[in-house]
Amino acid sequence: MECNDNNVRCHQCPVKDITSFNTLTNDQLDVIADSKTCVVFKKGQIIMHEGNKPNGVYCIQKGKCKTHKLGTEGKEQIIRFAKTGDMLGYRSILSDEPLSASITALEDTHACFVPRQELFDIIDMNSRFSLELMKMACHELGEAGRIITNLAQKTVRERLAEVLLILEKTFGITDEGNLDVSLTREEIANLVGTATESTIRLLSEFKEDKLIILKGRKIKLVNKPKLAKIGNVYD
Amino acid sequence: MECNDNNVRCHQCPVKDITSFNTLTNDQLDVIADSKTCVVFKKGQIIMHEGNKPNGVYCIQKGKCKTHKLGTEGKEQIIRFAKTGDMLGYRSILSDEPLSASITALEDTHACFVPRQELFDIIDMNSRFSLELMKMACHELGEAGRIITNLAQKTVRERLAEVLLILEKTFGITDEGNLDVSLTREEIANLVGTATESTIRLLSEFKEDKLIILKGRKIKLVNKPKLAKIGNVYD
DNA sequence: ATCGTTTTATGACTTTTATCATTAAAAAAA
DNA sequence: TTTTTTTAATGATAAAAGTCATAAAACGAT
Repeated sequence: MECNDNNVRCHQCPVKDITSFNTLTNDQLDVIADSKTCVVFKKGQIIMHEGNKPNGVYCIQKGKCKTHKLGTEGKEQIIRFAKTGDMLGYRSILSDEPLSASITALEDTHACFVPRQELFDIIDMNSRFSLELMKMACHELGEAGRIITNLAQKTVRERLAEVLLILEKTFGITDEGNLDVSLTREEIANLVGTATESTIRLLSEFKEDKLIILKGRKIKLVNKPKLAKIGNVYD
Repeated sequence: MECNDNNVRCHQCPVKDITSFNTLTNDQLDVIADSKTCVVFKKGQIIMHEGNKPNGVYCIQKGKCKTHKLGTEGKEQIIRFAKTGDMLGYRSILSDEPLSASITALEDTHACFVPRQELFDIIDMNSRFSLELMKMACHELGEAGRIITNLAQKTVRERLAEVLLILEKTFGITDEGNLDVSLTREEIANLVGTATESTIRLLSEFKEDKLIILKGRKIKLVNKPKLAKIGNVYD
């Protein structure tokens, strides 16, 4: 869905400074500003679809998304999250491969679409920008290695405890102290890599043990050191 | 261990064409050739150590390596493999983070060390090279997503079947038709993400079902369509 | 080739996790 | 708000996978 934020030029964009675009010259920013399209995705809307070839990337102005992949029997696996300042679809664009996963808005999300060509034009001109993109991809690659090791070696209980801490780290907390992201139990299960019922049971246990407070989808972490211990998280 | 292959200039290197270095000009190749050091790692030798900050990357001339990460209780998780033409340690160099995993030679491996600075110098000069690096990282990121989904959703049996097919795809087969890589059952288990005993049991089952032939560490896949079916591999 | 060490194989048993079924509660839509 | 739909909770049971123990085989160094 188009939106009328297009009059905001990129060099005025409050998000610019926390993205790779902060390495661009004014001229380069103008190239992006002239070619970008600002759009809004409603909560639940699919932004990019696994298997498709995107024509560019989205830069998130405000919002939260999940990147998820279909596994066997059509079950969804959540691979990672994206939030304000993150770039969507760059993996597919830069590797010249179809999208390896879909991206869905977890809440209403404002984003700027930057076409493929302009992105490559900047890469060609600005090695600092290229380096930032590499840094981003390589950082995520390291994260992926950690996730792989955890999935292979940790129990469901350990992984759930860790996921709760990661959610707080990624999205922060609301005024009331709850995780600032609303996920169903099924989504949490699809992130942890387990059955929904197992997630529900373990969350109830954590609640029983006074590690967390549950109010519907609102989750508050009240004993993070203990959660870290359960999840074997040392960092 | 140093070796005397240093007189081979990079532009004559037979491996060059299958690496990202194939985008370099002659001048740029000379920069690398002048700064590189050729080394040999013995089978079992650790090439890079998780947590360290490498001073450059290795380009594999000939050999096979595993990239592995320590999990909880000190158990090793094999994240990926590297072979002739692959670059080692680039993730850490490009993200400016410590090594997220160790790299160990699976057989005697010849490699050229390329210092960090020269690598960045080339990135600064040659956007095609930068793009190749991004492509490499982003491709691996897609692979990682697939691995994550498999670990989260497939059974050990499915994953083992898939791993056998991946090993053949990655390393090919010998004259006798065996997988051209020698791994212990424990290493296979550390790749699949399961206990060694489970791997041994399932391999015995696959052998019983005439899907594979086992002779010590030699493994021959004799019914790949069936293995693909068991592993839910469609590609 | 031989010896010592590591790896492989297999059985018995336990623990973890998934699945199925049902009810209660919470969200979303009318 | 009320209704409808979706999500969450929980018990019972089954299946998958891990652990421990022991014996046989393979591997590597001398």
